This record gives sequence, C-alpha cells and structure tokens, in this order.
Amino acid sequence: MKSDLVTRFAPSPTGALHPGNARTALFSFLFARAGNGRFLLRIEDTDQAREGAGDAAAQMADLDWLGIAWDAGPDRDDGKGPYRQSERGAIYREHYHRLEQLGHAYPCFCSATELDIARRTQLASGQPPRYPGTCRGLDATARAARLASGRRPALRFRVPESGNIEFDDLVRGPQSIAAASLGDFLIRRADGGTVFFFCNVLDDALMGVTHVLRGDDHLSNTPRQLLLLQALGLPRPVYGHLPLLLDPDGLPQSKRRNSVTVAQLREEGFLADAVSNYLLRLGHHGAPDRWIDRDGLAAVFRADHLGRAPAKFDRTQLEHWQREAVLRLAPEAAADWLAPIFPDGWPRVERVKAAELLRGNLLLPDDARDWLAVLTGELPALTAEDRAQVAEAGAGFFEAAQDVFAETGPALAPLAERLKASTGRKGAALYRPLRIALTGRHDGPELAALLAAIPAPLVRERLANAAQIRAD
RNA sequence: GCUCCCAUCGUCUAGAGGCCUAGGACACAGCCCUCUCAAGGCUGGUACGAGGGUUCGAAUCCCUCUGGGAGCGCCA
Repeated sequence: MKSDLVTRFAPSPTGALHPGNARTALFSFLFARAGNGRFLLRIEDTDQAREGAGDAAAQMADLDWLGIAWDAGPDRDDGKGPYRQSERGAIYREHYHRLEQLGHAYPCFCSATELDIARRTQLASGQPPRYPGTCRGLDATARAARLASGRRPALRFRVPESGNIEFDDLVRGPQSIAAASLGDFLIRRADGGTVFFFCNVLDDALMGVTHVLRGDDHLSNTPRQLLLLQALGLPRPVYGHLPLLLDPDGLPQSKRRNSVTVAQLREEGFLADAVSNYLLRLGHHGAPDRWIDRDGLAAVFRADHLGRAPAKFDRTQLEHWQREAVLRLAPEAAADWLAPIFPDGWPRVERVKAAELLRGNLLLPDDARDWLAVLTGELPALTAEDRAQVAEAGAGFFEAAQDVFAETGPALAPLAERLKASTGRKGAALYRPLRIALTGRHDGPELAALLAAIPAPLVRERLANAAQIRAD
C-alpha cells in the first residue's frame, strides 16, 4: 500500500559524492521505504560553471551502488519532471512572473560592487549584512528609467517586515525566527539564472515532496524558503536537518581537504552494504548492534531517532561492518569482489575456491595479494624467528613430512597422524612449523584448507626447502 | 560583526530530574576456545567541556563561559 510520503535527495553535481551526502540520501531513501512512500532524485545543476563533466552521472552511479533506488529521477520521469533543474527554466520563469504579479518580488538593479560596499559598511558597523532595500520601493517610472539605461535587473523576494516564521523541525524541534531579521533575498540572477532558495523549494513543492531530510547548513535558510512557499500558496514539507558529517579530525568534509569519497571507498573494495550499515548508525540510533541486510535497513530506520550532534567519519568502525559484510558474501560474490587482484587468466572455479578460502582473513581485496603468492607463487623470505622455529622442528621432521605427503597427498588429517606417530610431535609443535614452511606466515585459514589449496609441487618444494633451514 | 545550531568513553551512541557508583557497539587489553589469524565466549580500563544557579536530588532544567559548526552570496 502506497502512502503519501514523498522524500527526495537533491544533489548538486559539483564533484564527487561524499559519505555525508550519501548518508543524507540513504536516510531519505530509507525514510520513504519505511513509510511505503516514494523517493525522488533531483539533480540541482543550475550552476554550469561549477559542474564537472560527468559529476551527475558519477553521483548517480554511487547512489545506485549503495542500493539507493529512486522511484523517479532524471532517468525515470513520472510526469512531474524533468528532474534536472537545468531543464526546468520555463517552470521557474512562470513562478517568477507570479511572484512579481503578486507583489512578492521586485526587480533589483543594484550592481555587485554596490552590494559589496553596502555589505562592508554593515559589517564594519556591527550590523548583519543584509540587502539594504535600495530597489524595494522603486516605482514604475524609476524602473523604466533604469531599464532604459541598459541595466538588467535581478529579481528579489520581498520579505515581510514583521511577524515570525515558525516550523517544527523533525530533528531540531520547534523553530521560530523573526522575518525582520531576514533581508530581501535574490531569487533570480541578472542573467536569468535561478537561485537555490527558490528553485529548490519550488521543485520540492511541485514534485509533491512531503518530507525533506537535508544538511544542517540549510537550517537557517529554511525560513526564507517557507516564505516563498507561503507567497506562492504552495504546501510546505516537513523538514529534518541532519548534523554534518565530519572528517576524522573533526573538520567538515571538503574537496580541498581530500575527504574520502564514496567512489574511493568502492575502489578500495569496501562493500556497499558495509557502507550502508555504517552510515545507518551515524547520527541515527536505535538500530540493533548486529549486521542488517540490505533489505532490512528500512525496517530499522526511524526518523524520530535522528541525532543532533555532528559525527566524525571513522574508518575503524567502517572496517568492522566491512568484516561483517565480507563474512556474509556469497561465494560467487566473494570471487567478484576479489576480481581486481586475481590474475587475468584464472578460471572461475579457482577464483571461487580461493575467495572462499581466504575471505575470512581479508578486509579489502588488496589484503589477498600476499595470499595469492602463497597459493601460486614464491614465498617471501622467513624472519629470523620463523627460521628458528622451522630449524627447531628439524630436517628430519620435514623429510618425514615429504615422505608422508608423497603417500597421503593433500589431506591434512592422515598427514598429521603419520607425522605425529613418526616424530612424536603434536599440537602447536606439529602444526606451526608446517604452517610456517607452507605459507611463510603465522596467520591465515585453516591449515587443512591451505594444504588442499596449494599445488602439490609447491608443497613439495616448500617442505624440501624447510628441511634445509638451519638456525642462524 | 550579527543570528542560529551543537557539546556523554579514543569513535558511534543510549540517556527527555531520582531506574546512572552513566548502558550498548566499535576499538584497545587480558583470559577461554584453538595449529595460527579471524570469528565466538568471558573479563577489564576509559566519558557527562568549565563555572554558577534551580531542586531534597541534575548527564538531564536555567544562565555565563569555552570549544566546534552553520547562515547572513548574482554558490548550492
């Protein structure tokens, strides 16, 4: 059963998607899903100058990767689009006209320098920088005169001189601000370009958005947008302002500071569901401590469980969820996950087998590189300590191992049994030298599985090598 | 400069006056399990930014300060 709930994510395609935006998108998406509503994606590409080629497509790919699916968007119109603001010029023009007709907006002829001077003056005298109202009272003749002199006006919204603007924020609670503290703000640039305050809120209303989850940085802008809706006679959505997501050092994420992007995490090999499980718990509480499947995410999301304090991006916690995610990967998916580090010619079956063998000891695909050498290549030189352990077991031990291996093959149980009988060794004294000789390291999957996975010639070679090792 | 927002273990968080000698998770340390690592089990240390109030009682309410952030753009 569909409800009337409609949420959206409205990124501007300037650069890559950061975890903070991804979280906002995820929350909005889950919010809609949890309420049987719809989730919209709108691209706010009104600033062509700042837009990088392919940024929108890249961000959409990131969202898609995370499993954030939009019911309507640039590539999926539902009749209320277009979902790119660059294609909505006619709609904006129509509403500019209405605002002007209604007396809620007026042309402003002030130049950038004039405004700058006013701003500086106000700042210098301890006043908040606000539009001084120069063009507010211009009559028809004055306007005509300016137009005639060739000046192209911008359009400004006429903010009421008194009264309070009130709204109840989903996460911040009741808000109230005096209209008088707001200056008349711009809604259309002199070149005809639209301005965020305007197109953003207008599109939300026109697209039927009922609940807006967005960054904290918009909280103090909300009253302006509410004024706009009121002037236009459009319904207002419920707002929920999410605290910022900070870098590990506590500073806001930014391109300049090289904050991690979603694309980077993906390239490193982090799994989408690990990222989701992590983001779900940043600034949102109430989810159980255990792993949640992609399909179960929406069921634990609660809009009334959103936090107010900013959170720091913490790789260690992401890694915890990554470990959980890797453990839960289906065999085929695990092989795909490791694809970047497998040799090109490797057959599918081998890949799946290797992935199954190693995944318990991997956090990222890169971690598998050394293990690949264990399975197919040359072992790195042993440390002095490891040499000592191998030497302690003795040449006889490894000679016996070679003999037994020749008979029993790659099954550990009979091999261990026979070695135990012939050398008297057991437990760690038996297994550890074998592990070191065969893998060159102390950690890793079960020895039985390793023995079965390492090609027999390599096993023979390594056992023979171990028999040659003497303590330093 | 002005306005607004935020503040609990290293990190994510629970906490809406007594249930808090502050709970959980991650991380860390120790032990158990075990051929190793991981997983799992058990145990442990670590936090209410500071100062004033209000109250019988404050992490929770009020004020001040401190620290952080945002907005005030012909950026979004």
